[in-house]
Amino acid sequence: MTVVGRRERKKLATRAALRDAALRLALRHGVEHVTVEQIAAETDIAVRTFFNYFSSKEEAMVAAVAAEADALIAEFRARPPGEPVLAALREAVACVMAVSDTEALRLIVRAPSLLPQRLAVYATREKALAEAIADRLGRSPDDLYPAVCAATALTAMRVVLERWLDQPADHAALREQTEEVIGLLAAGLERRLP
Amino acid sequence: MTVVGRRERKKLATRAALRDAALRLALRHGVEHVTVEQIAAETDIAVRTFFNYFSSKEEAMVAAVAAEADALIAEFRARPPGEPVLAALREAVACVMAVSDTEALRLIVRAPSLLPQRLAVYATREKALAEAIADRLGRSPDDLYPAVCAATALTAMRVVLERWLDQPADHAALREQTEEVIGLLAAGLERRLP
DNA sequence: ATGCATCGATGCATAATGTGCAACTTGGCC
DNA sequence: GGCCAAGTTGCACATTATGCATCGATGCAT
Repeated sequence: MTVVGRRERKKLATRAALRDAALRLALRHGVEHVTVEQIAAETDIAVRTFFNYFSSKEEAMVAAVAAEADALIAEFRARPPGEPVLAALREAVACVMAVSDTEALRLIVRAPSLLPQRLAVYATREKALAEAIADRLGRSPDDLYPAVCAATALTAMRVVLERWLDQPADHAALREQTEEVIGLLAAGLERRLP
Repeated sequence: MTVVGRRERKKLATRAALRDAALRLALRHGVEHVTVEQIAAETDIAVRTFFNYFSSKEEAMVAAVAAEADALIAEFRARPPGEPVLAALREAVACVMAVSDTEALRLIVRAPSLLPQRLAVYATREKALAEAIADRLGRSPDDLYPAVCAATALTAMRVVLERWLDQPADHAALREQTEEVIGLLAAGLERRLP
């Protein structure tokens, strides 16, 4: 797990620095007005090198979201094996969001130009989550159930997150709404209690 | 509903011609190797005019799925009012997919570079579907339930579609898998029958 | 430590993407 | 016909993105 050599540590650091610089500039000037040249200059890195780390400005900006998604999956895998899938997901979400930078997240989620890349991030993590779910259930990752479960649960939590970010930050409310939606998925959309 | 003047008819025609040309060239040379210049030339339209219709090459290529998504929502709204939401969605999907161009769809879905834009299309249609669901249920479009229902159902059908496109085209199988997934959402992910 | 092999950083060239702007053309309407 | 609105086009320009060659830093075996 630990990074071994100086080389890899530097790479990680450079990547993080570029991501942070991108977010910092976006917060200051607005997502639309940040250029790769600015990000590279802020990090004191050649523009060409930026593109060795990220294939676009958008990818750098949603890297924070990608990291959170990875953390979510790691948390999910760390949950006790006996726990039901949706309960484990609920707890993993709560755990990750507790340490999330709401300001940056709101910036990313609200920027229309970042929507495609952000959704692409979720979609790629969807596969990893499906595998984790399959592992937990002792099923094949090629089964339909883990794939649908992963995709719909991630989507449901995305919807909750987007709505929550439109309100003043209140982590108790987020927890509550997450539980509500997970409950909805667990019990079935047909019996619409809420 | 009908297009009134020659102006609007021409605009519609130009848009369709650009979209078709983009897909035709993508089928012939591969998505990655098509340029806006080629698409414009194929349609005998100035490059600048292309950007009056689509903000990117990717947007033109996924315009076909955007049209299908619009058709899906129209079908959903046309279903009998008494029908349950998920049943109406299932039927709407079957109806739209029956007339779908599988070859083009497979091309679009399999192209990694089109993933972000394609997902963005689904996300924008998600809102429209949520409104349609809210209308059907006599609820507010701001409620959580219609939003989650629209988002998760669309996502589930995306997963089914993506998996189905990896197999030889068999519309009976698509119908079957759609029913299975809709049933899963309706009954709840917790009781995992399949 | 020293030399070597590998990997990353960088500059350069170049293709391609997008957008603002102004001139020109066409369609709709009286 | 003739006017006004809307669409098309060319041009200039900033930006994005990638291939390629080179240089320097790192890691490793001896």
